[in-house]
Amino acid sequence: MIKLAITDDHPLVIDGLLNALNDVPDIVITGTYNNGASLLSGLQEILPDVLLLDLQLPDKKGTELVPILLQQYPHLHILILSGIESSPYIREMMQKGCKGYLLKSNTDKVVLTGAIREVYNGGIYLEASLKEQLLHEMLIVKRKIDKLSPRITRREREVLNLIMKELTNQEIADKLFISLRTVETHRYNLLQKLDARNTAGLLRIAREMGLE
Amino acid sequence: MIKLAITDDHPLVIDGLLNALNDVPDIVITGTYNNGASLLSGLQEILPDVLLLDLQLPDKKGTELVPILLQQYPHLHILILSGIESSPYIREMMQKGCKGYLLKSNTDKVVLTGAIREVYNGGIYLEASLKEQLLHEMLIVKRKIDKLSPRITRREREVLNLIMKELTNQEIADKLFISLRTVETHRYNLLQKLDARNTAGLLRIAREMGLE
DNA sequence: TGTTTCATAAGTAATATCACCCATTTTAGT
DNA sequence: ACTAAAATGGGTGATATTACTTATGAAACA
Repeated sequence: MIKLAITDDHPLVIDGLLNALNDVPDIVITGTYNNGASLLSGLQEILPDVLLLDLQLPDKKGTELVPILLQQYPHLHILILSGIESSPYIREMMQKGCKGYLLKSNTDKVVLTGAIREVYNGGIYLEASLKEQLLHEMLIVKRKIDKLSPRITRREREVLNLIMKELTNQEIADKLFISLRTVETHRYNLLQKLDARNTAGLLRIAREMGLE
Repeated sequence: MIKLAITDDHPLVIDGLLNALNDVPDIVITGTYNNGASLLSGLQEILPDVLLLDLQLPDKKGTELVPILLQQYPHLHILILSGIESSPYIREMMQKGCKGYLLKSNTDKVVLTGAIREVYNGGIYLEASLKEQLLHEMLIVKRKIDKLSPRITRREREVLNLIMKELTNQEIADKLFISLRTVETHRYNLLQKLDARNTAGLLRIAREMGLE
C-alpha cells in the first residue's frame, strides 16, 4: 500500500486527482493540502510515502519548500506536479532531491499511477523527452566554455588538477618535482588567465571547463 | 554525406563494420586505423565528421586519446564502440566530450547507423538503459552524503555558501555584519566538522552535500 | 529553569595564497 | 636554426587562510 499525500492550491485539481486515484487498489490518500503551511503541519500528523506536490503555492515557493521537507523527512519521495516546463527549473528541483516531475499538461491517470509507483520504489520519474533534455544539458554544457577560455598550458592544467585534488602548493611542488615558487607562479598565472580571485574561483572555472 | 573514420585494433571488427556500412548511402568511410598513432596521423590527412572509436587500443588508452583528439579537432564527433559496460567509465568518456557510446555486445547495423546519424546531427547517442542509469547517478548520488555529514549550523551553512560564491572572509564579514574573526571561527569549525583541509576540500564537500 | 547548542569574537601563530617584479632554460613550431 | 611559447624559479610584500584556545551572551529545548 502506497501512502500518498497531495498538495495543490486548486481544489479542482485535487478533486480530479482524488477521483483518478479513487479506484487504484495499491494507493491510499493520507491527506490533501492546499498550501505550504497546512502541508507542513499535516505531515506531522501522518507521514506519507509519496508527496504529490504543486510548486506554485500561495504561501511558499517550491524551491524553498522542498529543502525544508527533505530536511525534516529525508525519506519522503517528492513527486512534482507542475505546469512549468522550463528545463533549468526542473533540473534545479531534481537536484534538490525530488524524485520525479510530472507536467500537468500531459499527465493522465496511467502516467500518474506509473510515476507514483516508480518513485515509491526508489526510482526517478521523468517524461522521456525531459530525461533526454536533462542528460543532454548535463553532458554538453560543459564543453562550450572550453573554447572561450584562454589557452592554459599543459603544466598549468596539471597544477589546476592538483589544486582540485585539494593539494597545497607545497604538495604539488613535491609531486611534480618542481620548486614551490614555480607552483606559485603557475597558480598566479592561472588566476590571471582564468580571471579568478581565489581558490574558489579557480575551482569553479575548472569545473566549467570540464576538468574533473 | 557523413564522413566516417573507424579505429579498432581488431581487423575482424573493422571488416564487419565496413561490410555493414558498405551499402549505406549517406555514410562514406574516410579511413580505418588500428591504433592511436596511425589515427592521429591519418586525421591530419583527412578529417571525418564522425569517428567511431574503440577505447582499447594497443598504444594509447581511450581516456588519454579522446582529450587529445578533441583539443586538436573540437568539432569531431566521437562515437565510442566498446565492450566495457561500466557506467562510471562511460560517464567519464561522455564528460570528456564523446558524443555517444555503443556497446559491442548489442550493436547491430540499424543501431550503428542510427547512432552515427544522431551524433552527426549534434545529438547524444546512448542506449536507453545507459541513459537511464547515468541520469539516475547524476541526480541521486548527491543526496546520500547529506545524512552522513555532521550537522552544520544555519550560520555555518550561510558562510559556506558565501565561500562558494568566492567571497573572502572579510567580504563575508561585511555582508553578514559580523566580525572577521567570527567568520574565521565559522570557517575553522566548518573545516573541522566536514573534515576538510582547505578551501578546495570545503567546496568539494559543499557540492557533495548538494548546496549550490 | 537549568542545560546545551549557537553565534559571537578576541588572542596568538604558523602557513598558504595572492600580487606583482624579474631572469633563465627548455620545448615546440616553422 | 630561429623564434615564440612554456616551464622554471628567485625577490619582496601584502593578504588570506588555517590551527588552535578561550569566553560570553543569546537562543533553543526539555
